[in-house]
Parts: sequence; C-alpha cells; structure tokens
Amino acid sequence: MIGKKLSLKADVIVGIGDLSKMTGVSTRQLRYWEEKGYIQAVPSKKNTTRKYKFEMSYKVQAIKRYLDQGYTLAKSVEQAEELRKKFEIWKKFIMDKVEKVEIVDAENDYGIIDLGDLEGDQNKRVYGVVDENGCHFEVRRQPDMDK
DNA sequence: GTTCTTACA
DNA sequence: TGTAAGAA
Repeated sequence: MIGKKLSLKADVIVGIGDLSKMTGVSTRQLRYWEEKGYIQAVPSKKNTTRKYKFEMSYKVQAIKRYLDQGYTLAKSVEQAEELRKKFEIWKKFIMDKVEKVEIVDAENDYGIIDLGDLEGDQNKRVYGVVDENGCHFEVRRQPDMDK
C-alpha cells in the first residue's frame, strides 16, 4: 500500500469567484446548483459568503463536462456522481494492489507496475506494462529474493 | 472589489 | 441562466 500519504491533503478552501474562474461555471450557476443540492459549500455559521472545498472543483468540472456534452443538469450531476463512485473503486484497487512502479523510459512515460502475487499462485507475479505498444498485463515468475 | 439576494428578461 | 440593482 503506497497511497496512504497521498490522502494527507490539506483542505484548501476557495470562494465562489475562484471556483467560477477555475471551472468556467458562472457564479449564478454555482449558487443555483447549490440551492438544488447538486453541490455543497462548507457549512459555516458565521460567514455570509460561500466557501467550497477545493475538491468540489472536480465535481463542478465534471458536471460542466457532461453539460457541455448535452446532458441535462440533473443527468450531468448523476453522471458526475457515478464517475466519482467509480473513481473511488478504482482508487481503492490501485492503492491496495500497486506495490511498486518502475520507470523504464522517463521520456515516453513507459514503465512497469508491480501488482503483486497472482491470487492462488505465489510463484507468479502480475505486472502492468506500459510501453510503445500501449498497456498490457504480464504474468512472470516470482523473482528470487535478494536476501 | 467581491458576494448576496431578489427580480426581471 | 444572464444581468442589474441595492445592501453588506
């Protein structure tokens, strides 16, 4: 598991103006989406202005992309949330199974991803290979331990 | 200067 | 959803 440290993200807060500029979605839309419950600002008693977690910009951008593709706002939100769900599953798998990433060719972003033992056969190891041919899996014999 | 709400096109 | 107005 190599991903734990990556989740130590500081929660950056942005105002509605910044969120709008970051995403290309008007402040009018952002307020409307929030009113509809499609996006949420960080709850606060005192402040009279909306504050959003930086992560919310991802959702807003996702919604905008689907909107631009012709989906209705409601459908765009559904798609965006489904995308996030899938991403969480994807992330969970990657964070749990990727043991090592070896850079083979830094120029072309080629490399080999060590995905650990093949289930049910500790003598074989699964690799994800990214090279000039694209991406593919390989199962190789378990390399002998150094020590 | 920015954000908020409300109202109208 | 854009824009305008007046207040905070």
